[in-house]
Amino acid sequence: MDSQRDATEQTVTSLDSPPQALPGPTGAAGKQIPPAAVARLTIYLRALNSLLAEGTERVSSESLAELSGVSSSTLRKDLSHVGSYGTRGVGYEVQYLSRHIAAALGLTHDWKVAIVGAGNLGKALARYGGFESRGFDVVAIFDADQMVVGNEVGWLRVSDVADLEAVLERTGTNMVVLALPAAVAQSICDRVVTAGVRSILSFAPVMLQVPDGVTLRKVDMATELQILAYHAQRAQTPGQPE
Amino acid sequence: MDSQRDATEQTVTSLDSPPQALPGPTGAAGKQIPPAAVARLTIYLRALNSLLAEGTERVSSESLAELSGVSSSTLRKDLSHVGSYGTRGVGYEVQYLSRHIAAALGLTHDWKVAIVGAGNLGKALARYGGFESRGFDVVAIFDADQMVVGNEVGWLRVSDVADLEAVLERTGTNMVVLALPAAVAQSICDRVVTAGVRSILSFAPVMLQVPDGVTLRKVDMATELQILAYHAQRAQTPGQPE
DNA sequence: TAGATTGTTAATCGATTAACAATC
DNA sequence: TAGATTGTTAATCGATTAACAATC
Repeated sequence: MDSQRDATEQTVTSLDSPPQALPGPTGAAGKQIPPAAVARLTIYLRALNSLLAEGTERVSSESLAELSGVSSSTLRKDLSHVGSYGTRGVGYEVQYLSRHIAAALGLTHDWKVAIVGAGNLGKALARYGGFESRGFDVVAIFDADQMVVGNEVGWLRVSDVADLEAVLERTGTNMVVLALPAAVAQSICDRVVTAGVRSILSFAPVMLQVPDGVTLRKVDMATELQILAYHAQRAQTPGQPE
Repeated sequence: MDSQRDATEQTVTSLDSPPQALPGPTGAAGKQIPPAAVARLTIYLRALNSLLAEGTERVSSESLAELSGVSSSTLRKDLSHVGSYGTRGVGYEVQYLSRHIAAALGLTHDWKVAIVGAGNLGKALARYGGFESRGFDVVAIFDADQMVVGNEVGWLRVSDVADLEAVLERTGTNMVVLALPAAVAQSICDRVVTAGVRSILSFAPVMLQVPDGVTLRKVDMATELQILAYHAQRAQTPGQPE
């Protein structure tokens, strides 16, 4: 139907690279899922959950693919990495498939998320409803500004970033979202890593360095707009002569 | 050094798909740049700009690659899509290269951005400093809530989304950022497209449909966290038996 | 000339698509 | 049995990497 592309995010992770040995003993269980497929599985999961919400019990690869904006070929291939949970000639049971995808993605236990930076973006993220409903608990929010420390944000009070390590420890945080200026991002990132957090999502517009074993993802608004600009410009100038 | 991956964002664009004819007459000018390369070019551009800020005049592919977190091979290959702006045996002149990348990305003229949704996220985006400095002017922000319409956000006043078409027209908006709930995203998106905007960045957690010729990019916080969860879980369970 | 570094080619690797045999 | 749809295989396509000839 229309071309669907993955692009954009940088993930620095040493977890993909070494196949980690272990010659996958049973079925699709211990297997590596290709990064592109992981990203799409989250989309299928969302589509399945809205089907579930409206009471749909079964779905074919064809319709789930359409809801997700991919080809049915891609969808079936992606699902094959998770396992074999459909019925030929029939389709997939929505709830059953949803559960297995969630399990494959590691969404069965709850994740505790701390946000560093209580500026506009940090506050927006802390209050964002989409997290709790998907098994992500925001358990802390930090800022360096003493005028902001102690303020209420959603259900939380802003902690002093000076107490970062202690609060991460006490709350059992296992994921951190960095919503802070480029200038301080690397040093805070280092402290977060040293404190034992191995999953970091950064909104800071800089390349951060993390050691092996730490997964870092990056979201950058300016980058997104620049990519849009490239496409818009191409559309306007279909082929300018030098 | 470490594995660098592109993943994550969905771009629905029909602009990639048809090579658009025009057998590229001169050099690399009218050529298609592969999506993965476009995303990285924005990173190089940022690195070049910080080099420029600290007064560095020349840089080799090796060091620029390191700053950007890619291999020098990838970097040179990416630059080759833009043109040939280095000197063998010497390297690249920072300012010169920066300008050419900016031109290739279509960042030479200013883009006018409107934000739809003046909730936490919309406000955070409107006040985000990274835009102006990169040639993106935020010219309008909208909301449907009459309690919010007329409020001040940064330099702007919140417009009524009822006046969407008129304001987009008057401000000359050519990019829209959707920062609104899933439920209303598609209908607002349709209005934006009908108003003639062809570049849309959506933060709404739904698959949006856009016609051919419109470029849509999507950023999704919950998806990002789910991808982190997948990696974290893998790290914990190096190969669980069934 | 000797050393350095680009731009490009060819080889590898991974992701997408099409097609179809298996099977409900 | 006939129709439908999965799961998988093989073919295509695109992206990354390594290597090196061109050249400053």
